[in-house]
Amino acid sequence: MAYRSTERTEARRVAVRSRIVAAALELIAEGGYVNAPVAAVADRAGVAVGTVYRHFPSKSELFAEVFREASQREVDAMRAGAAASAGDSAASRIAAGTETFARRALAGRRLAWALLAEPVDPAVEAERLHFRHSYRDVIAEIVADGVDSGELPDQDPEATGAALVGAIGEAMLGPLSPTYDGSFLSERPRTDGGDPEALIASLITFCTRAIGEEPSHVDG
Amino acid sequence: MAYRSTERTEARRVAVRSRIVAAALELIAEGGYVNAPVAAVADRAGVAVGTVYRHFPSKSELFAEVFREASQREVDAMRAGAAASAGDSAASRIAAGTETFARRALAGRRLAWALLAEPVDPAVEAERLHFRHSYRDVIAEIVADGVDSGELPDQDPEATGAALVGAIGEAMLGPLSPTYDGSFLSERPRTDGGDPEALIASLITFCTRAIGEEPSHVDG
DNA sequence: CCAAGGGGTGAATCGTGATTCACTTCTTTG
DNA sequence: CAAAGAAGTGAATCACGATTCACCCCTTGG
Repeated sequence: MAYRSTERTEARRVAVRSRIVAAALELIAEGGYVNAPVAAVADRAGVAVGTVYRHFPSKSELFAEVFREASQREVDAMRAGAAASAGDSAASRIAAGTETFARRALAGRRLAWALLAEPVDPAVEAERLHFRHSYRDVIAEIVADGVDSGELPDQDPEATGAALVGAIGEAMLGPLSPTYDGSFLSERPRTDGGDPEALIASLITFCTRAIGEEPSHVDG
Repeated sequence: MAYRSTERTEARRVAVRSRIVAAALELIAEGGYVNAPVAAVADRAGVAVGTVYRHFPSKSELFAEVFREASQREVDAMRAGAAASAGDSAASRIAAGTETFARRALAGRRLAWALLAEPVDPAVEAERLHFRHSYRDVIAEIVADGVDSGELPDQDPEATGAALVGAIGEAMLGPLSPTYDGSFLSERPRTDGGDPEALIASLITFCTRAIGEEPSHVDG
């Protein structure tokens, strides 16, 4: 024998791989899936197209991984947000999680939209579905606690969780959607929704009521 | 001059046009967007590919029209469902609309999924967004009534409407999604959700609570 | 230094459908 | 019937990206 991969080469390999993933994520965050053909990803990562294929069997696999990482980050953040209010009522934990989610989404709209709603190919869609379930579960767990402790009325926590995920996503869709009007993804300020604070407040009110708690503060 | 289009030819023209639209709708209802390349549509409609382009400037335009028609039908149905309980409380009107929507969706899953969530091209996505707004407005109107009459607590009807649209869509997504696992769109029975009646009941409970009304009956 | 294995490259190839268009067929009107 | 103006046809073309692969350049261990 004359060659065997060593620690150093392995490190380089890993580094290149993550450069590729990072490049893909950047491009998605900038302009969504359409903005990220393999050639562009390779370019951004500073490698040749072929190199991408040396690290990933297909574009789908690459993007599945990108989605997985990015979504996991969001789920973790939401869980952490909710956990920050650990001792509190289920309602405030849900509110905290929702708020975390919403703020992060608004801070990185393009990416949030890509993760939540942009049309993607089936393999990637599967990842998306998976993470929607994760969100649902984060919520369902809190709701289940609340029901057990008698704080919340009896209900199916999973159904409630799924519905809330949808509600939050849809409520954000307006503000998030890059004015999906068939034209390119423009950056122009939204004319609708308007105030993100009002939106978040409405959303929290909605979520609170939806789980069967009367919100303390009410928006108009 | 020697030729001018007459009533009869015009009628034929219209007939062909709607055959094409109908064919596209059928194909979508059977297997979604991917199942409907222009060639297949033409074939199903019994015309040549070129003919499709004589009636529509592009595939996008054709499918936008298809989506428009199909979605309008659904919105109308939902509105009608809600209107059936016209004199009743806002809560029961919302419940009626939700139930109508859900039952129709479950009856034509593929189509519902295509209309609600399947990845489509931008021009068609724009139509989808448009109709999501319509749904939202149907709900928002009822909520606004309820708020005005004092039946419902103060809230932003549009925000509530949007959130409910998302909630309903997401709750249905599991049952509707053709097991979007990267494989083809299989017909195999769903393993999750299970009982559609339970799902509908949960959904109605959720919607009722979300608008700030205590549901009369509760599911577990 | 050499041979053995990778890793990297990117132009060429492929696949998939949308779209075109030169030509044929049908209608209408003089 | 002839001319004029659609409407219909479908094979050929195009566009666009993903994917391949023959070839070059490192690194490793003897």
